[in-house]
Amino acid sequence: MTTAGGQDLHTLVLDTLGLAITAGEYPRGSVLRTDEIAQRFDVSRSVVREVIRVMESMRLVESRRRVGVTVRAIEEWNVYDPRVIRWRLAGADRPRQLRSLTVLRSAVEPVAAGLAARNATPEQCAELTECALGMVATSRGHRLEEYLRHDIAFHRVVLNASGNEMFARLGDVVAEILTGRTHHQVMFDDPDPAAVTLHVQVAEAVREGDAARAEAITREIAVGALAELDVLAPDPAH
Amino acid sequence: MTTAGGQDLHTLVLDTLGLAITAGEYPRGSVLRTDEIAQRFDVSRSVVREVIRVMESMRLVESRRRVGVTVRAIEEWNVYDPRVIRWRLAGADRPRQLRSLTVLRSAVEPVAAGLAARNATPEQCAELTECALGMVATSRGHRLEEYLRHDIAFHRVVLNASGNEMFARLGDVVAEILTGRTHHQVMFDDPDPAAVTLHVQVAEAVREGDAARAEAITREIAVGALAELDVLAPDPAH
DNA sequence: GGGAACAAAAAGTATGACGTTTAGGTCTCA
DNA sequence: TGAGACCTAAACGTCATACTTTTTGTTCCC
Repeated sequence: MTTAGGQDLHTLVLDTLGLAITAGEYPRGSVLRTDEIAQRFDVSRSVVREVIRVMESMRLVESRRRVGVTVRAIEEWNVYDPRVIRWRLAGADRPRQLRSLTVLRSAVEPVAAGLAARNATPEQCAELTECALGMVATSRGHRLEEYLRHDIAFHRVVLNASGNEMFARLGDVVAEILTGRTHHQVMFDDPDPAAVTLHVQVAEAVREGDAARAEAITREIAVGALAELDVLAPDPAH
Repeated sequence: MTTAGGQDLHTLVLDTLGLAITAGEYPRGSVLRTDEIAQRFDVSRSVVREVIRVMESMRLVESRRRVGVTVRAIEEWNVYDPRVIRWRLAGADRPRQLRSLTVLRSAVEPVAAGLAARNATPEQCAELTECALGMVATSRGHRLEEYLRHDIAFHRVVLNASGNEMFARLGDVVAEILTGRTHHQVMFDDPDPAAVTLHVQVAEAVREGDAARAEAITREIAVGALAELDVLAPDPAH
């Protein structure tokens, strides 16, 4: 059993159990007992109870008297919880999760870019241009890690500049996706030059306040990301 | 002080504190002490600790030794947590929250409708048509409550039929928004006939597998929702 | 066979003790 | 005077234990 490291006992137990549950190690309806968990991890019931309460708030499990802690159906999980996302991306569910999130991205980012074109501050425009230039500068010569950093920063700025807090909070999700793409997939060569150009153009459109163009070009980026995913991890539904 | 009702002590304390914090009653950086809370609610420290842990997992607060439990900046909150959404919709933050969520809807639902046209099962198509017909049937004669029920069901089916779990999980959010619109705004008259027609057309497009049309029409619905919001609660940023 | 009383199981709550971290004051020494 | 080492106390973190409450399954009686 892989045991996630943690600063304190609470985090340790939570990460281990969360990882196991999201990985499907305990199928829906499985029953855990607090005493058992306490024994297994050699921690007090207090710690276990707090962990259970948190997992309950993520809707991963449901605690009922006289029956124990039962694992909920996946449809009930709070799939937007950053921890749940992280666990699923780290486990067997990774491909499925990556697809869901990329589709979400493809819906959100174009709209966010359009809003950014309307709402971005001069500072944000400058930052965006800087990110785009950084991407250009590192797009050749196998500097994938540096490129990734600029890519993440770029999308984060767009989401923040949209002025919508729900969009802004997806910055971490996008970062996860991009990181995953760079690290978990075969990427011997440099990033797609067309994609780099599109990013530069989005920065332009935002700077010029051209919402329609910013949205349209971002939609192209999204389409590219989806296509890439289809090549590397075909949708099982088709 | 308004104190939310709860099945057990944990829920009671959590709801009360969560509501207070999201309402801005404790500004960023405020410090709570577990002992104080225990006294104030007359509950044991165990209960308070579990509540704190859950609020910590929502990133509403941060607990540090020798300091206490400090309220985080709003930018750090897990704004996708259903409880956080509910609290904010119930409190002073309502207008702002409603706008964020509606914008999110406007980004997500069109894409979801497009996917639904591709992935919906015959049962889901039937259900969708039924909802649309229900909306038509209750669109006149001040039957707002019935209309609302069908409206919610309609959007839920679309989100589910998209086959994307991230979209599906937004069903509750949409339900909240629609309910809020019906209950918290002046609605003497019947719903907009044009909107009703659009819903019928979306059902059609999905049934026929016409993804582009389903997406386009849903986008129209979204535009309408945003416009409505602009009239009733103008964006303070402009 | 059905329903009511009962017993046990497991979570929920309360309490007290101790460990651990750390902000913040104090003291020393250059 | 000021900078750094040291100490103290405050608040959370963890543990152990006892007790309460709810719920389920069983048994017993009609």
